[in-house]
Amino acid sequence: MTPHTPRKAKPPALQKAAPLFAALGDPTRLRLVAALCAGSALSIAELTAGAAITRQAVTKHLEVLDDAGLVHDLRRGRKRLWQLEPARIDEARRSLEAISRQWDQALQQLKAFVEK
Amino acid sequence: MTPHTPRKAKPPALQKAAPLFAALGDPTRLRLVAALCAGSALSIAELTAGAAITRQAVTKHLEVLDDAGLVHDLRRGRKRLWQLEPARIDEARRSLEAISRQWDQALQQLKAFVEK
DNA sequence: CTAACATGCAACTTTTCGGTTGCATGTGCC
DNA sequence: GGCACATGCAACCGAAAAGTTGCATGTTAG
Repeated sequence: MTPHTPRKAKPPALQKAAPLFAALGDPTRLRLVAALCAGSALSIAELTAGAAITRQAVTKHLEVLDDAGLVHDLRRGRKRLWQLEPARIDEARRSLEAISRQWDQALQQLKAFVEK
Repeated sequence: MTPHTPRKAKPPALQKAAPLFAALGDPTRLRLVAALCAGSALSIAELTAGAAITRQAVTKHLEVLDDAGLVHDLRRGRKRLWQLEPARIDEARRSLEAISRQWDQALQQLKAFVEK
């Protein structure tokens, strides 16, 4: 048995972060994010330039990022411009911070127990 | 070597973070990480308890996390115990911080330009 | 010794993913 | 109008991921 299982509320907000991390977990998409975090909104063609893949592939990646809420698009004439949604990046970062905090806290308690 | 890369340098360490995010980008694996960040090392059987998937599936996920450097195992008798590698979590978090910083900086510059 | 437990190993199935090709559509400009 | 540009849409493909089943192996406790 688990004699002292603190069956507290697990942070279920973490689960919500999975799609976020999944969206960031691809080198191409990470490159796109990096390009967009320079500030200016970029067209699909611009984002494709220099990449080793097709424009359509880039479009798909952008839509994945969009579904994760990490970017959003705005139509402008015949162009479709994309830009970052930095709040979402922060959200992912905070999830990792939560994990770190919980870990540190667990260590502290363990240490306190040992020293007793 | 990197002889004082002046400009044009892509965000260097960012690409390295992709496998990290990919490993975190799965609800099952995120659940495992959450369970492990409570501090104590857990066996495969313990980590499987309550999950809707097989022990073998859990093993595979743990190995994915291991490959990403997020966890490590230690054999102890007939058990194989897993625990978190918090430094790696921090690494991912710092990557997101770098993005945020770069974005904020871009905004600052844009603002300065407008106000000129 | 042996039975129960914890895990390893391998083959196999089913989706999902990353990417492509080919063609259609909308827009800007001369 | 007409052409070049920017993108959309859809079918298709191969590889990898996620998960399963079945069985073998090492370990611990009676």
